[in-house]
Amino acid sequence: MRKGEATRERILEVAEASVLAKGFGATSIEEVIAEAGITKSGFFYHFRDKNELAHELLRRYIAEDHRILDEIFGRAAELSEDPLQAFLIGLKMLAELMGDLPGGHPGCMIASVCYQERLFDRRVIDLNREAIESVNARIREHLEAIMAVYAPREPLDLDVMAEMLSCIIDGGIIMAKVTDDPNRLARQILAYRAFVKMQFSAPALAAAPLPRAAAAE
Amino acid sequence: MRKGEATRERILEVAEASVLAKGFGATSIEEVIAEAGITKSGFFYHFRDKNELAHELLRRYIAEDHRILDEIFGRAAELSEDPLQAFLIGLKMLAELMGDLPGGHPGCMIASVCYQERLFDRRVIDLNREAIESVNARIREHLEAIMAVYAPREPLDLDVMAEMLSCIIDGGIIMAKVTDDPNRLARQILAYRAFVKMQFSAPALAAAPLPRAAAAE
DNA sequence: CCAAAAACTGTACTTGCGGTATGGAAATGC
DNA sequence: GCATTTCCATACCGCAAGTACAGTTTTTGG
Repeated sequence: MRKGEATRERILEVAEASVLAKGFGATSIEEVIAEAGITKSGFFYHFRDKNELAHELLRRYIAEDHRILDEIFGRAAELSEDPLQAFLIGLKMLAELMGDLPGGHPGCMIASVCYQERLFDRRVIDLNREAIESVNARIREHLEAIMAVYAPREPLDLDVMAEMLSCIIDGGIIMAKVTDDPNRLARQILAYRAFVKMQFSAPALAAAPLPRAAAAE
Repeated sequence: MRKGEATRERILEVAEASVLAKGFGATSIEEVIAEAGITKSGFFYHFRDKNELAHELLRRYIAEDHRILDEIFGRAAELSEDPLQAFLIGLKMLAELMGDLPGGHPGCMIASVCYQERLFDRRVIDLNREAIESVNARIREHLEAIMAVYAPREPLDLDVMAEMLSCIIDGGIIMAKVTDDPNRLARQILAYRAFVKMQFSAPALAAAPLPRAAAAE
């Protein structure tokens, strides 16, 4: 029960690296078990088939993703009570985290699944959609909090602005991987940060920050 | 010579669809030839091995990509002599094009290759890097032309800003595919457009457009 | 301490893929 | 019209992936 959990985790770790580097279809069980130090039957004890491996791989990745976002924006919220400042601080920490990953970001499992959708059953692709929507919703909450305090320079669709961060991250990961330059991901996140900052920096014509939140304090 | 070119094209078309839907590793030659209506020897006449197929697939995709960019921004340049307006027009046309694709964008081959890099030889991954850099360079040229006329609201790294479009497109494709909503890609491009527009719209404090280009006319 | 369940291993089998060898038909140049 | 190039068919091989199943060791609750 205890040891089983450990080997299961090892399998998932090895499989994740392989999937992100070669794709799910080209990830052979043979290779995974060799690297994990077990036999083929050991693998099939933990996972009914390859599809279940995919599902668990994705579940695991999403959970870790949410954990990281929680931690970063949680800490950012501690550092500033202003929602805009907190969000900007969070983005900066996120950029640093992504840029400092040894060897660069290994890849986004959501993107990997997306580019091999025909390999998976509906459960997996549904999970993938839910995952990306929940991340978007989470970012949207931050933007809503900002909007409650700051007026945007231009009319702003919060959904689009929230999705944009996901797009920047997924696109930035690709950019960083292809050019073998982890810093490109980090600076793309900072570019998004600059966009947010510019949107909510008080314009000369309609300078009106802190309408109700400041009034409440 | 004539017919060979046609079947070769058919093979590439079928293979491209399969690669973008299932990944390269899971794309079997057997399946490709079945759908293309030829036999295995027919395939191996046109391509030495699977790796050569990958290379041609990527080459083809990149060429088409550049053709589309040329056409769009070429037409945009005809519609306005102002580099900023032309770029904004081009982005709008690009967004429309992407949103109107029947069934949505099938996927970016560059991203697909990126997420299966260990499957390909150096020629393919080098080609991939060159492709993304050349697109970035092309966008950068537009931004440089804009910078020759307009002053940015905030200090601006042209490389980052150029890369951002690539990231938005690749990320937007993923977003659109996962959520099965082609419009999301289009509106992300429009969001990037809004960012560019905001960056170069004359701020109240330092309103100084058209330094030399306007003076020349 | 000891049953029982959990956590594996060994082996054998089926299937299908990537790739090859060889031969033949069809188009093309001259 | 004929040789040459282009193009594709049949048949086959080696190999590994995925699966099934029976057996064995390890862990653990009571």
